[in-house]
This record gives sequence, C-alpha cells and structure tokens, in this order.
Amino acid sequence: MTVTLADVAARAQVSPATVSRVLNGNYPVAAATRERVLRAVADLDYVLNGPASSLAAATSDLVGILVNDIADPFFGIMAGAVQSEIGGPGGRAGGERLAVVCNTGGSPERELTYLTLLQRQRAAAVVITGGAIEDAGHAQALTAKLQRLSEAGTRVVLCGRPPAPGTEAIALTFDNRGGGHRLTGHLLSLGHRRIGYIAGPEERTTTRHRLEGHREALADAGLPTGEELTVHGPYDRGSGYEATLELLRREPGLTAVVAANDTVALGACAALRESGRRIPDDVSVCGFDDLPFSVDAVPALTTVRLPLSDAGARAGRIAMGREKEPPGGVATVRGELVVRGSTGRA
Amino acid sequence: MTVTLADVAARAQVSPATVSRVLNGNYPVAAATRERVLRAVADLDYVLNGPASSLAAATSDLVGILVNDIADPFFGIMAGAVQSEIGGPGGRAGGERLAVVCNTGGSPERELTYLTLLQRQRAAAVVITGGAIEDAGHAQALTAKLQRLSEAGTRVVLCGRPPAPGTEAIALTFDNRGGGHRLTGHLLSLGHRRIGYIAGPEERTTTRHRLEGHREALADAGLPTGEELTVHGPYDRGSGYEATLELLRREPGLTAVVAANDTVALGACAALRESGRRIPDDVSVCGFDDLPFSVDAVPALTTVRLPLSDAGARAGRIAMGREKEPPGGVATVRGELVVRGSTGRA
DNA sequence: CTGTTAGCGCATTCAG
DNA sequence: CTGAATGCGCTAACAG
Repeated sequence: MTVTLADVAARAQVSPATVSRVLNGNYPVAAATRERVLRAVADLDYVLNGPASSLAAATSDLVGILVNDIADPFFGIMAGAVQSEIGGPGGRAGGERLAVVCNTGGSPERELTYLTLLQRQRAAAVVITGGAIEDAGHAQALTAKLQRLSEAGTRVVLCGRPPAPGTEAIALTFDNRGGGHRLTGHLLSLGHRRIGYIAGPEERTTTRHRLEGHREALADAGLPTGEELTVHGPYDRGSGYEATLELLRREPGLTAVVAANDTVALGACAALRESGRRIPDDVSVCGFDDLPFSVDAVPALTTVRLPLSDAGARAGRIAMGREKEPPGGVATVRGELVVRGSTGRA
Repeated sequence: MTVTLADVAARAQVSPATVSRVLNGNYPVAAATRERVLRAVADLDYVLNGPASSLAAATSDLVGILVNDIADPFFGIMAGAVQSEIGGPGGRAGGERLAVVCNTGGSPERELTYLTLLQRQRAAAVVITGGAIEDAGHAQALTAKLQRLSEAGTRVVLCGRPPAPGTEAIALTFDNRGGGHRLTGHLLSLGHRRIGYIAGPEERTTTRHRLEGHREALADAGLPTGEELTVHGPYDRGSGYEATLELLRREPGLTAVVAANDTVALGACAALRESGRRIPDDVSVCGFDDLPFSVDAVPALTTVRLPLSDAGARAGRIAMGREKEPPGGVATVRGELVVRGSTGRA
C-alpha cells in the first residue's frame, strides 16, 4: 500500500541500504547509483517514514521551541529567528529539520508536558524562550527534565531566561535588571519622582528582574522603592489599562508610569488618555522590549530594545552546534535604552 | 541505558504487552495490575519512545500547524487557538498530543517542505492557516501533497484560506472580499472619493480578495476602480509606510487610505503624520483583522474584525474530529466592520 | 562503493 | 484479563 524503502530499492535495483545512504547523504554513493535511486524515489513518490527512521537511528530531526505565548510577537520574533537557523540543510534525513514551536501558555505543567513529548520524540534539540516560573517545585522538576533530555543527547538552549543550575543547558540571558535600571534612571534624570510601576505576573524571572532594576535605580537615587506604586498583572494590554487606573487611584499626582513591557505600556497609554492626561506632558510612559509596533505608538514609546531576533538566531545556531557555546555556558544579552516621545520632563 | 517498555514490564512483573495496554488505555486491564505498572513507570522514570510507538501503530500524535509568519499576531492568535483545542487528553499515548507550529515565512517551498516533514512523521492532522500563494505550479504541487496526506490518514484543515479543490481538506474561509467591500463602502458613505489602497503581496489569495472587495465597492458606486492608487507590498509596517509616501506622491489630494491589514495601517498612519496630515481630519485610514493593538492606535483604527481565535479553535476541533465538518467541507467566516476614530468625513 | 544481517522499541494479533 | 510471538520501516555495523 504505502511505498517503502524496499520498494524504492527494488525499482532502482539496489539494496535498501544503498537507498538509505543516498537519502541521508552521509555516506559515499556512486553518482550513477544515486541518480537511479533518486529517480525511483521521484517515480514512486516515496516519503521516508520518520518514526522508523528515528527509531533505527535513535535520534530525530525534530527541534522543539517552547514559547510562553505564541500570540505575543515577543515570542514570535524569537521563535522565527531560532527556526530560521534550524531549517535548511544539515538535518539527517533529506537534509531538513522540523522546527516546531510549542505554546506553553505560561503554564508550568504544559512546559513540562511539552518537554516530555519532545523527549518522547527524541528531539535533536530544544530551545526554551522567555522567562521562567519561580516555583521551587517546578524548578526542581524542570531541572530534572532538562538533565534527562541532555543525557538522552538532546541539546538544550535557554533564550531569554536565566541559567538553570544543575543542568547542561546553555543560557542566553537578557539583562532585564540592567534594562529596568536604565529605564528608571532615565525617568529620574528627567525629574520624575512619583513613578508608578506595572509589573508582569509574579513568580516570573522576567518580572522580578525588571522590577528589581527599577527599584535599584530608585534606591541609587536615595528614593523610597515605592512598593505601594507597584501593581502586578499579566503581560497584556488589558493589564496595563487596569493597572494604570489603579495607580491613578492610589496616586493621582503620578508623573510617570513604567510598564512591564510594550504591550502593557500601550494599555497604560490608553488609560491615561481616557483620564484626560497628556503623554508625556502630564505623565511619561515607558515600555520594554521595543516590539515593532512601539515606534508607531503616539507618542512613540521610550523603551528598552532587546535584540530578540539576534538572540533567537544565536540560540538556534548553538542548538545546532554551529556556534561555539559561550564560556561557562552562559551569555548575557544587554538591552539598549531607546528614548522616544513618550517620556519628557516631569 | 535508556529504560524501555521491557524494563517497566520486568519491574512490574507483567508482560510488555500489558504495559503497552495500560499506557495506551485502550484496552481493559485489571486495576491492581494497572497500579503496579504505573508505579513501575514512575519509579523508573520511563518515557515512551515516540518513534517506536508511531512506527508500530502506524500513526503519531503530532499535529502540525502551518503559519506564514510566526512573528505576526494574526497567525499567533490562530495558532494558539488551534493548539488549545488539540492539547489535552485524546491523544494515543499518554493522552497528550504534540501540537507543533511550523513557520513557512510565506514561502511556497517551505510550505511544501513542512508538509513533507509532517507527512514523514505520519502526523495525525495538519492545520494550514492564512492565505495561499496563487501560483499554478505551486497550487498543483500543494493539491497533490494534501491529497497524499489525506490518503495517509492525516486530517487536513485550512483556516483562513480558500478551499483546495481536488482535495479532501476542510476549509474555514475568511470572507475577505466581503470585508473589503464593507470597509470601502464605509469610506464612500463618508464622502471619500480619492482612496488609496495598500495591498498585500501579489499572488496571495488574501491580498486579491480584499482588493477585489474594495474595487467592487468602488464599482458599485459607479466610481473608477482606481488601479493607479493601488500599491502592493508585504504585510508589514514598513510596507505601509513606504506605500503611503508613494500614494501621496501620486495623489497629494488623497482623503483616505485602505491598508491590507492593521499592521500595514500603522505604517500608513506614521507616514501620514510625518507628512503633516491629521487622521482622520485630513486623511482617513483603515486596516483589516482588528489585531489587539488596533484599538490602542491613536486614533483607534477602523477595521474589519476577523474572529481569529474562534476560527482557529474550530479548525482545531475539526482536525481532532471533535466537531462536525461544515456541509460541503467549506464554511465561510465573516468579518465585522468596526468603525473607530481613524475614519471620518471626507 | 555496495549488499547482508540484525535489531531499534513498541503495538498487535492470537492464544490462553 | 494477560502473555508470547510477530513485524512496523529503517539504519548501522559488518563483510565483501
């Protein structure tokens, strides 16, 4: 029924082994023979059986990319970059790898489930993007799982996440703390003193580091860290909107709002505008990430640009073993302060 | 080295067959035996070998989701919705399916490559999102490939793409033509007559249908279809920006701009603003899709809302065989005109 | 350079 | 309800 390697071999009048060799291209085969085999493949419209191939070879061409939220360009940009380095020649069979992105939705269970599924498929590599959940139980389970993956020969790379001690995972970490520090430093230099902070979800490394940077900047300036002006929420537009209304309630004299990321900042801008405040004349706003739409906001967002695409591409190359791992298995990726129209003097 | 089914069987003192049966849960096993097996699985930290399992069963738990641009929320939202319906119980082994999204980057070759890869993996289903490339050669190759997939037992669902005649693929098509028609109708009713159109890439069904709707509306009103005021470009911000400058050059008296989608519209707004024009006082702008950021644009974008999330979820359910297929295998999903601040009287 | 020989790990018959 | 036997389709030694 379904055509197999043996069928191709019969038609090309060679042994199955030879067909396998031309298909995988990792072994010398006479040009004429190769020709004949390829024609037979085309004639029969043969497609390699992936599971059988992976079973026999004890490895697959699957590369998993885990993202917290596939609808968020922050992850989409990284995932696309990872994938662009993974596709193309280099795979085992047919020279193509299957880069697959898995959407965890930010759920620790789903993260683990996907890793198990990838482990089950004997994935060649796994790239995990974005911040981690800070829960002791989950961290332990994750560490164990990553270790298991490494032992099974799956290369693990973290992109935009702190290192995972106790594992062999390579980490490209974003300097969220430093970025947050510079952002707030910028506001302070403009004379702002009553600064609201809209943080991401609690128990997320990204959230915590950005917030710590903010508070360090405040502390450096000898100011109170203003816990009462911090509101947590998800990394979405609605959160920025709601949180801003809440901040305004707590401190009507607010002169600046720092948002967990650009998307949240957009919601903050909407809320401020609806409350009759002008940006940046009455209140300054900043975001984080510098997503593509940020430059088109009105006024354009002051933010911290993270080289998402570069980082993703690098993670992809490391996952493929095409780039040297950073010393110690950890590299820090800095964000650059981008000052635009949404911030001004207090 | 790596623990196998046999190891689990030995530890649980049952036969491999029994272990397989409890793992797949599709066969009666005594509760006590099941207990023992599950404990052994936990003790040994056993993970099923996916390739071996798929090989023996001649099917896998992989479900592929093809997207044109993973960094674009338009696709991210659909992909996330598809995936939310695919995950969870229902899979063969362990009750979990691996929903994987593949980024074609809009390239026909990559689309085919990914489909082959998925075919190779004996994917349970494939959901293809977004418009198709209108190239006779590619269409033929794609039809053949989809047919091959169907024959191999892979369910194929198109989401946001016209039906593929000659295949068994189910299609949830967006009414891009109708949406485009209503959008332009709205502008005409506001008195606009000199309307620029920024179309997406040529040879894309989405592009063509939206544009046709636009021209039909013009024709219905007895106006020329204004081919000289149509500019093509990719579905991104930069395209909107450049195209708008070009349109302004061709017709400085433009009173409205219709963009291929919201992202393009954002770029158009930026260009208009930089040219000193106010929106909507001098020039009205509309987008398409109603992505999350569109409501936060200033002024908020008039657009056509596509139920991306609903459509994706439905596609996912159909792919899983959990929802009845639409009659004739085709369903049309309408877009709703959403009038906001970016459009006003001419 | 090419053919032969063995499994890879699991799901299924088929018996019991 | 459970065990034994068979083969899924392919790759990887090993010979030639």
